[in-house]
Order: sequence, then structure tokens, then C-alpha cells
Amino acid sequence: MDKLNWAILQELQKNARISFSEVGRKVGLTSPAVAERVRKMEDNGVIESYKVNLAHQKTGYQLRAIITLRAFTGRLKAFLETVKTYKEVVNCYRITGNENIIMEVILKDQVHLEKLIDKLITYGETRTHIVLSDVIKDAPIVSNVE
Amino acid sequence: MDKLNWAILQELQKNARISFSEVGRKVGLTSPAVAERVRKMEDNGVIESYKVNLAHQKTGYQLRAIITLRAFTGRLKAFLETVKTYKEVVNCYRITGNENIIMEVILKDQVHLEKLIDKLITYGETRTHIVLSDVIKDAPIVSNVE
DNA sequence: AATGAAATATACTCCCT
DNA sequence: AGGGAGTATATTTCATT
Repeated sequence: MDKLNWAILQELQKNARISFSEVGRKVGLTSPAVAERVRKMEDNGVIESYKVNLAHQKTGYQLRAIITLRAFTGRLKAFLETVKTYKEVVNCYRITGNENIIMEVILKDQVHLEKLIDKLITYGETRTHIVLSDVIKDAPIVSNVE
Repeated sequence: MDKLNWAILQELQKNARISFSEVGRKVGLTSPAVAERVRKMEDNGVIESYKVNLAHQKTGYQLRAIITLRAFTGRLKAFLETVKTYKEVVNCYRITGNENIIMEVILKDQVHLEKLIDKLITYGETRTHIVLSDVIKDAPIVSNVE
């Protein structure tokens, strides 16, 4: 992970569909050199995947919420299996603290939210926060070495 | 947003660097047709951006945390401006509830976390949860129409 | 590990339906 | 809104440094 790799990642974080030739122009390499470096970063797991960011409101999901869950004793394992089948849940992390789980969910409306909460409360105690707006959305990761 | 657009989005959500020709093969369209549909989805804002997912641990950020903040009276506006300059904060949302703000942050180590919290507590009361693992990471959004 | 060159694949533009 | 043809550009492979 030298300066050139970070320069390549800056470009890909801005626009992951940019061509390797264009990346090459910006960082001062030929396209085969960029392709080779990107391939290696994919192979060693620095690059996990390439994703498209969708405006959930425009795809019919008007509501977004953060839900924390404090699983009932013995119910965490069952929850971890089941949550993967909930298409509303776009992100879900295990965390430290009073709550074991935090989720980011997208929903059609309040009825949809209510139905989801009804399912979740069989696994634990939940707390729901509606997302009002994005202050920062997927900020690029920058090198921590100066 | 018909079935074809959703089929295209499924492919791009799996791998945002796939070629339009390859998308075309999977959904049964020619590449100019895919390009045209994608361009329209970009123009009307359904597609916001294309991002690369990095393994933060392998980029030197060993710790990830969720931090909520309940801003002190009159301090929210200042926080909203300042937080944009914190490179540790990869996501930040305004939310309803007792806390006004929830953030996802990446950190080098506990020292780095402590320094960030020191900065944050000038704006409000914080609660920190260390992320232990990902249960679901950027799950694809699927059509809510059956 | 990068370059330059050749072959293949893809993207883009335009016109037709 | 999509297909097809033609051109430009990009990717991939490989030999070379």
C-alpha cells in the first residue's frame, strides 16, 4: 500500500466505474500497471467489492431507520440467522454495549416499519431512530500515514 | 423503474464494475440499451454513485465504532459543519430520538478513538459502541413491488 | 513492477425501426 | 425505447527493461 495505490483508491472511491486508463492518466501510470495494482488489491482483500449507491427514496423506500436490538437470552443466534432473510436490512453489525446489534433498514412506510418491528421484538428489545438526513455519506477512506 | 431496470440494478449492486455488455447478456438487452437505461437512472437520481468497498482493517484502520451524539443546546449547527472535516467519520446521519446524530467511524487504535471522543464531547454527549463484526454489509436493495 | 505493442473486447454515436 | 453498424477507446496479454 504505497502512495500510488492510495492515489488509485482515491479515484476509485470517487467513481468506481472509472476506466483504468483514466485512473492511469490521473496517477501517472499506464492502464496495464493500474489493472495489475487493482488486481493485487482485490486479491489481498484491500478492495472488497464495487457497489452502486442507490437513492432508496426513489426506489420506493421512503423511510430509513436505525434500529438497535438487545437480544433476549439465547435468542441472538436465531436472530443472526433470520436477519439475513430480511430484505429491509441493508446493514447489520454486532456491537459492544447494552445493545448487541445495530441495523440500518429501508422501508416503504410506517406500516412497513411496524411490521418489521413486530418481527424483531420476538428476538429482543429494540430501539428505533428514523433517519432524517445524511450529513456524511460513504466518505472516502484516506491514508492514515502522512 | 420497470423489471429491466431492476434486473440491471441487481447486476450493478453485485459488481458495479461489470461492463454494460455483460449486464446486457444477463438481462437480455444490447449494450447501448443498457447504457441508455443506466444513464437515465443516473440522470433522475436513482443511481447516486459508484463506490469501492475497502477492508478498513487492511488499510490501517483496525477499529470501527458507532458513536451517537446528543448535541448540547445550540451546538448542533457547529457540529454539522465540523464533522465534515473529520476523516474518521465515514457515515453520519441526523436521527430522531434522544440522540440527534449517529456516526460510523474508522480508527487506527484506541488512542485514536480517545482523541476523536475528546473532540466530539465539546459538541454533545456521546455513546460509543465498538463494531465487533458485520452480519450484513451493504445488502442489495430489491424491488418492493411483487 | 512498469512499459509498449498487438489482439480482443467494450463503449459510444448515429441512424433505423 | 431498443437494435445494428461503425468508430473510438479500453482491456488483456505478452515480451522487454
